[in-house]
Amino acid sequence: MTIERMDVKRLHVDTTTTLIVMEDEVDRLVAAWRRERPDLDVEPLEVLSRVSRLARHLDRARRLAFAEHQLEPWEFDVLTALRRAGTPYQLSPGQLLTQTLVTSGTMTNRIDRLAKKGLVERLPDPSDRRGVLVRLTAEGQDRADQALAGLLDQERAILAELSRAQRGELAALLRQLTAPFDNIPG
Amino acid sequence: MTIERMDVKRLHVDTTTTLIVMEDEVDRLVAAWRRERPDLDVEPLEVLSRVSRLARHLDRARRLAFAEHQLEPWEFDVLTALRRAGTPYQLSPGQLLTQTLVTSGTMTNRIDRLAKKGLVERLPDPSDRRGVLVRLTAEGQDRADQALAGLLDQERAILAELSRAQRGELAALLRQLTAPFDNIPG
DNA sequence: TCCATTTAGCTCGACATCAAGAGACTTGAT
DNA sequence: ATCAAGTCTCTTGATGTCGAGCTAAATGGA
Repeated sequence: MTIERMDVKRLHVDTTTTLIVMEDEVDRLVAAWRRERPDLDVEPLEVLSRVSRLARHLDRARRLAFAEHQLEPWEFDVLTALRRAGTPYQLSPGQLLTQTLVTSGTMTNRIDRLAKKGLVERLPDPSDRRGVLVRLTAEGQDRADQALAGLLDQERAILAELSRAQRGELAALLRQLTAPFDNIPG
Repeated sequence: MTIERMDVKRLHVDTTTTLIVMEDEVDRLVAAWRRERPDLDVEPLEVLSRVSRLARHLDRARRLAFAEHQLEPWEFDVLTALRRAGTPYQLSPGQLLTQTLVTSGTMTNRIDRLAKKGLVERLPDPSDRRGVLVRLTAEGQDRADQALAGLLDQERAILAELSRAQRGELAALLRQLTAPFDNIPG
């Protein structure tokens, strides 16, 4: 089989250099739009559709990685938020809301289920009798630490496609796009 | 207010050049992990957490853009899949499944609701009496076209942070990461 | 001190999704 | 012709999320 029979894309860098790269679904998506809507400039899709699709693939991959540690992605999110908080590994439900971007009803449900599994425990907040503190148990911390290590291994494998320099470049470009969202609260 | 008081990050490119860039949430996330787990190499998060977070921001932004055309994101997905198919803008529910990556129960529900809104119609498949064809109505096509134009405007604004060359670079780097998922079916 | 306002976390009903499986029809082998 | 296996769509039941509203407690001004 020659490379001609694969899904490839030829990038004409200059008159003598042609880079042959693998096509992806977004190349096909963009090609379809250019055929159906030649009047529109669909260039933005080249970047942002790839971001969305890659995120979907990552979600699936992460779900698999976490499954090896009997954790759902949402469980990982909550446990690691507590883990990152540092000793004594406790946050209020309200702080967990803002970190995980879910609503309060959802967080109550999540804490209930994590407490039932013995990964977190609810404590009364000594300084505010309305309040509750959610604390990571020893087992919760172990599970979070193990799942994080597994996740990083998997992500390293995905990123092996790129050189160290390319990863740095990619991170910097993405930071330019995310910074406005993160700093000017949307 | 000086730049010192903002959330910034200093990248020491060489001994005489220091690039000052805006920090984002991932910088803070990575810093927290390095503090709590100095034993781990968390470099992969610099790229992949940014991808996931940016995708989340994009989802929210898209939801807003579509709302101006009274469309939900899922409605846009289905309508544009039909729109990209070209004349006569019809696909089977099965084809729609594979394009939108939802289950058949979900797709039945979506087609029901779109049909009730008059944006698509169900037709019997003339070549297979088990089958159904879903066809875009004239109004469905208009709404899809308008929503796409709105989406592209919004995405262009987000990408204005980058130069044309940077956008090309970013697209190429992302393609390298997505191609394995898209070509070696996961 | 009193009372209105704000804040914290929880409850509950509505809703979209998924997974499993049923029913209708087609395909291909004998 | 017949029948088993495969395909296509829809139905059903369980689950997780959201969002509105509730109660209890803290806050702050008159």
